[in-house]
Amino acid sequence: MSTPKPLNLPFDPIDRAAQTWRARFGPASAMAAVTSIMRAHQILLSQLDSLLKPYDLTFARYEALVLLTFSRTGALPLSKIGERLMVHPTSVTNTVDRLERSGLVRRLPNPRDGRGVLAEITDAGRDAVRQATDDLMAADFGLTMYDEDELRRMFDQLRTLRVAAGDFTMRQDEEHGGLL
Amino acid sequence: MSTPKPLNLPFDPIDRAAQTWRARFGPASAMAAVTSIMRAHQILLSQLDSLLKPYDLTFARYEALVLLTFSRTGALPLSKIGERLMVHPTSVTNTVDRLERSGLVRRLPNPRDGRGVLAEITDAGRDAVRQATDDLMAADFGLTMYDEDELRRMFDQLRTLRVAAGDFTMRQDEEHGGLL
DNA sequence: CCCATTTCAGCGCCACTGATATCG
DNA sequence: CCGATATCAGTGGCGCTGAAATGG
Repeated sequence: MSTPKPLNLPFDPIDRAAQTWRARFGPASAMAAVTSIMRAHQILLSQLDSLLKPYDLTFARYEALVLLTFSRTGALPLSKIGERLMVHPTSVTNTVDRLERSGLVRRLPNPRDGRGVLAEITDAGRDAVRQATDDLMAADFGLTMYDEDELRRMFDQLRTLRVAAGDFTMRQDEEHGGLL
Repeated sequence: MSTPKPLNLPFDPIDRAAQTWRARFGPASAMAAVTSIMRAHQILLSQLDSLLKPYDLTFARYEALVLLTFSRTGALPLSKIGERLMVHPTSVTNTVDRLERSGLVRRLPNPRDGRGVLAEITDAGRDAVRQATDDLMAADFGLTMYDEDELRRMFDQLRTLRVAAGDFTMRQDEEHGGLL
């Protein structure tokens, strides 16, 4: 199953709501856009999670594992993981708990900070990432219906939102897609 | 607080991940787009929920209430609510439970189907929708950084995904934004 | 009899709050 | 002593599954 349910309505429920909204409250484009993002999120998460289920991974856990493979030593402080993945400290603890239970990660004391803990990816973890990544790329992360240009535009467009939300401050050389 | 936390990183974490990804696995645009949608969802949901909190509403509950105000009689079968909002039957029950506890909705037996239940919006519910809608529109649903054209493009772009996921089948007159 | 509608119990996931132990 | 790191307990939201009651 790729999506939760192919509802197959004879009309677009968001478009219909937007039309009523417009007649009732006025401009509906923001409401339609927000609702679309919500639905897109749900569709994609559902597809990705079902692709990842065989590896006992969720998308959040997969992201954490990938981040670890990207580090030189295969280990990172939990605080760093939280910063990069933009998730709450308690959520990091929970994610690492789950990965550790699955044997994909192990906890180590941080040699450079007695308070800290490192999450280190295991061999099993590297295998899981490799296979899961193959599957995800084969499915184009659920975005097969878009070409490169459209994906880039989507990224650029949403970056405006992320900047406005204060996620980060734009540097000069990132202003038009960076290396993307 | 409009967003969970203004992290204010000196770099774009998604763009950075995409660069590493590209060097390691190849094309990263799908991964970057998916991650951006995930983050956009999180940002928007957080903003909307904090706008709605004063009314004891979440975005999901707000959507259900709005749907009821859009119906002629202010009442709809739970099954219809689930269909329009694209949510699971048990989630509808839960949403209506919560709205009923807050006095914004009441349950009625469906006169035209002994199995069915109607959710009917109360006067308090109509007040809550009115005020919450004012607040949401004043905040442009968290999308103040986009103009009308950009919002429309976003909607159109994401509709491609929703169609591909089988949410609905496109009609001729909806192919270029309908009444949006 | 099968099917639709709704509810309930239960589970997993995620976000968050508040409190705590530990260490810099 | 203050602040950072991580954990733990607990809450709420949401999305499901499986089972059941009721009625078309």
